[in-house]
Amino acid sequence: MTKGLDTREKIISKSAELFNVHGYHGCSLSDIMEATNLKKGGIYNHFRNKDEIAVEAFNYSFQKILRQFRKRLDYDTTPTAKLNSIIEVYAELASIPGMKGGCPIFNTVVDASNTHPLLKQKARDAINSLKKYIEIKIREGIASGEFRKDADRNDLATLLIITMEGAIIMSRVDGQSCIDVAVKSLKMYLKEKIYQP
Amino acid sequence: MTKGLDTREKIISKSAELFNVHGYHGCSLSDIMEATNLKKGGIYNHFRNKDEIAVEAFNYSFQKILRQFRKRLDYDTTPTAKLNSIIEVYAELASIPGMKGGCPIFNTVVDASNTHPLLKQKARDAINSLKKYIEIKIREGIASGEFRKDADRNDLATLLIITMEGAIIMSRVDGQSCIDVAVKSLKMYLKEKIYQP
DNA sequence: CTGAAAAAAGACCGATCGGTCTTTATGGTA
DNA sequence: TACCATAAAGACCGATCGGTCTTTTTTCAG
Repeated sequence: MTKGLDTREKIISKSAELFNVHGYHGCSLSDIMEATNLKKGGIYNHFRNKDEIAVEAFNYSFQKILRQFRKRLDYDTTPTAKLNSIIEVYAELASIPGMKGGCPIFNTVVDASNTHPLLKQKARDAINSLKKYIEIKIREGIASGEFRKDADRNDLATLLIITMEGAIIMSRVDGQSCIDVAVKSLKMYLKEKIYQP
Repeated sequence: MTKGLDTREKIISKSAELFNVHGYHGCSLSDIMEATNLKKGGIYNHFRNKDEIAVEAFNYSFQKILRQFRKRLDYDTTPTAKLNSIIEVYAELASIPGMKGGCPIFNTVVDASNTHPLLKQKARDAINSLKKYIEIKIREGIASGEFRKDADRNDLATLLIITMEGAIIMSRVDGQSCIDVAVKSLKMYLKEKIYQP
């Protein structure tokens, strides 16, 4: 009875990888058919159209990212450790299985924000969720006294996201070193601007 | 006698816009035909195939970006002013005519780095050129005594690029504010880490 | 004004696109 | 074991894709 759901899951996960590497327009149904070892009938038995697959694939990827963050931050006991973990999970994003091609969120922004309103909204929501998630950790650090009272949650969360995302994209053509620069810079920023002296 | 070149130029500039907004795979020859008011014969009289158009369009966009930097930095007399201008030109990139869709360099990385080796190499070269360009300005600042001797050229140039590029992409779904955050953060970084105390 | 070369048009091509529909295979249940 | 719902296959569709080739138009030099 779980057979159908397994197939559906396989289609989503494989498609998520394909979309992340080749983009929405650069990935055809034939590609998905090949990756899943299914024929068209097997795929359209579970989805109405390619758009629906893309949306589900995006949800899947985003949840996977969130899971990565949560998994790591569960082991952290202090806001300081949590912020550090956020940076490190980000730095390793492209290395985790099925995330080849970088961060699906920003990839989707570039790939679909002018051609696919629904995916654009999804990407916007994902970014804002992630930002909120980070902002909460900052708030906790302020509340606990670990972080300065004047730390700007919005600025820091934004800066963290754009720096890491920019680095991840650049790393696609320029290697790991730019990610290291991003990590180093952000950690210094935390030390000098956020952590209580 | 310049007629043919004008047409060629028009095809390139219009295609550059289209590719930057919709991506390589998201922009068809029909789109280019419509944007240029030409039929297929008129276009293929100047180019062998779509790839060739894409490469020329990328070159065109990149030169346009470089021109923006040079134009602005020509008015600056000090390395300090030049670094500031680099940040500001970057911040206004998406607002200049024909640059809708953000920075063509990073867009190309996301759009084509896994499907189009030649464009990937072009994007890599562009990033490294831009980085070298920034590094030279830093070197001049160090030489003139305006910047600290221990300023790391590679780190700063990389950080500037990834921060601004990340912000430009995020601004596509989240508005101008993230660019403001990037600018503010980078200027503070310069003040505290680069400029001679 | 004419003729040749350059430029653009437009008909045409096979392949592939996303998507539909009918048929077959499968797997759990009564 | 027979049945039925679900799942998957695979034939089929019109549209569009990138690209070719022939024809017409435009341009400019002699």
